[in-house]
Parts: sequence; C-alpha cells; structure tokens
Amino acid sequence: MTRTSLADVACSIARATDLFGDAWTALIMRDVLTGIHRFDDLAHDLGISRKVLAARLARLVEEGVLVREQYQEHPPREEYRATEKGAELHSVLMALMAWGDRWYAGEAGPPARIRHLDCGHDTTPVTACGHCGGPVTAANTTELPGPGGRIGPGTRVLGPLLVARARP
Amino acid sequence: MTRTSLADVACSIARATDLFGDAWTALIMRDVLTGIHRFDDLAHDLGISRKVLAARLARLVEEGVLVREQYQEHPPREEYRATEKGAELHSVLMALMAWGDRWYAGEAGPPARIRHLDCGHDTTPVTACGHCGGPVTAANTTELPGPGGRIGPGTRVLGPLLVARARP
DNA sequence: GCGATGGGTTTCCTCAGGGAACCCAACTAC
DNA sequence: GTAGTTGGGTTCCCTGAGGAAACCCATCGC
Repeated sequence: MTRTSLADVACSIARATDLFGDAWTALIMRDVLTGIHRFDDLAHDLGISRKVLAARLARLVEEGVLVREQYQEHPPREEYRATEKGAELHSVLMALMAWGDRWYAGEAGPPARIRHLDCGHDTTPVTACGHCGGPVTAANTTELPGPGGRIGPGTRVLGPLLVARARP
Repeated sequence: MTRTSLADVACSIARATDLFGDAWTALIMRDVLTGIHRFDDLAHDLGISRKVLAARLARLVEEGVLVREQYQEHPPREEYRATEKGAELHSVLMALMAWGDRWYAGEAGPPARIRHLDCGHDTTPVTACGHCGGPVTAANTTELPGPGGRIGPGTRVLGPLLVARARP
C-alpha cells in the first residue's frame, strides 16, 4: 500500500514489507491468528475504519494470506481464516512483540505472555539459526548475494549487518 | 505514522507496529544495519523522497532506534547509526526476510543469503522458544494476559493463537 | 570564483486513510 | 407482517501524508 510499490524490488524484506509494512495489516493478522475471524469483530477490536478494513482483507485474500470462508448458509456469513502462508507471519508478529515487550513494556510488564505448548512454559521467542540453533543477531550475521540476487534500487546484498555500535 | 496512533494500545505488537509498521521504516533499518549510514546514500538506495526520509530518520532518532553522529568536523557531516534498540529490530527483519524468501522467491531463489558467523553456515533464521529452543509457531503457542495487561480496544489477550487451519 | 558534496527544507499536487452515513439480505421478536 | 438487529460491506466527503522536484547553505577542492 505504499505509493511506490516495493514488490518488484529484489529484496525479500521489501517484498514482505510491501504487504506487511502497513500498520493495520500486522494487527489484522494478529487478530485473525488469535481467533477473531469476522468483519465486525475485527472492525470493533481494531477501531479501524470499515472501508480500510475491507480493503486490507481483500488484499490479504488476494495475496493468499487469508481465505474467505462461508461458515453458515442461511443467512450466508463469511469469515476470514489464515492460510499456511498467513500462519507463518506468526514469526514476524512474535519478533515484533518481543521487541515491543523489551523496549516498551512499562513497569507493569508486558501486556501479554506467550505460552509455548510444546514445553509448557511462558516464553520469549528468539531468532535462532536454522542450522546450529544459536542466536542470530545483527552482530553475528553477514548478508551475501543469493542465487536470485540482482542489483537494483533498494537492493543491498553485501556488507556486515552490524556496522553500528550502540552508544549511551 | 498511522493516522490513528496505535502507540497507546496495550499490545506490544501494536506499539512496535506504530513505529515499524511503515514500509519505509523497515527498509531504512535494513539499510542502516547493512552499512548504509548517510542521508544521500539512503535516499539513493531506497528511492524514497528526501522529505519522507528526513521525517522517518527524525522519528527513528526520537524513538532511540537510531542516533545521529558527526563523523567529521570540517565540513560537519552526520550519519545515522543503529542503537542497541535499533539493532534488535534485526530479528524482525530476519523474520520478514525468511517469510519473503519462502513465499516470494522465484525459481532463481532468494535474492540474499544470511551467513551465520557463529557457525559459518548460510542459514534461514527461525523463531525459537527462549526456554526450550524448540520451534515457535502459530500452532504451538497460546497468548495469555501478561502482568501489564489491560483490556481495551485492540487488546486481545486470550485464545489460542491458531484457530485457523490452512486450506488448499 | 566555480562547481561539487552532504544534508537537508520548501512547495505543490495527488491520493489513501478516517468518520460517518447508507445499503441490503436474512433472521428474530412481537 | 412489520420493526428491529446483525453481518458484511459500500459511498461520501475531508484532511493530511507521500512523491517529485526545486531550492538552500556551509564547506571543500581546484
């Protein structure tokens, strides 16, 4: 929904951001994944304008992130459910939430906890290496050109991911 | 930068999204973390309007995600560097990139690879449980109210994160 | 003195977002 | 049988954010 479409830029972050880099889209996906599936419920929960909600949902369905399903015939009622592609946005939401918890939770602590059903504990999701399982941070990674890499505007494929250092 | 500010909503995703849920912000952070630190370089690389770039950078500095540093005195030249808070957005970028790679990489493959320096392999970052190290997905997590939880518009603190099921 | 460089600010225009009202089919209560 | 409610949108108008391009200004190299 940016004015200049980013979808054609040769960078997966840009492509993902073209869809997801809208404040409402992230919250819609959070709601759908937490069990809110109906238009009116979403509109109420988010306080979003119905027009914009309709546009976002249409876009998400078009992208294959959500599907619109009839859940009863009389009267015909539709609801939105996440596809596999949509469910995998969960990791983006977890990363956003972990970051928000870390930097914006007040004295009261974070507003929500994530319970990991596999181990039964409340958890803070972390980003790990799919190969060795170690933590992946800006400091211990480098970006290299990939097989589908091509150079163009918005394309950065070289250089250490962390040149920056935190200052007081 | 949404019209309705989301910063006051009691949800870390909303708070993070209020800042990060702008298409340009994610790309600016990607660039800064990959080593592009100067205004003009950012403007050229992103193809963003200089006005919007100035506004975004100012916002990011104000939020403590970037710092503006003089790197030479004569003539005075400034550049933008990520703080620790900014560097931790790396995990959000990794999640976005992994998702984009998985769903949008064409036949050619993803445009970039991430090399994990700790183990030396190219990797796909995954979201893991900070407690047991197992994978965290929409299917094996539940969201529960946290210590700082309060109920309000946009606040969802109950219900399984995956009620949805993928359909063909 | 002359142009280039870095880092912006200003101006103008268009179009996306917000709010609120409207729409319509199908129940449901009386 | 008709009035009201619910779900799921669409239409209208208005404001303000984003884009493009021009302008600004201090400093440098020549």
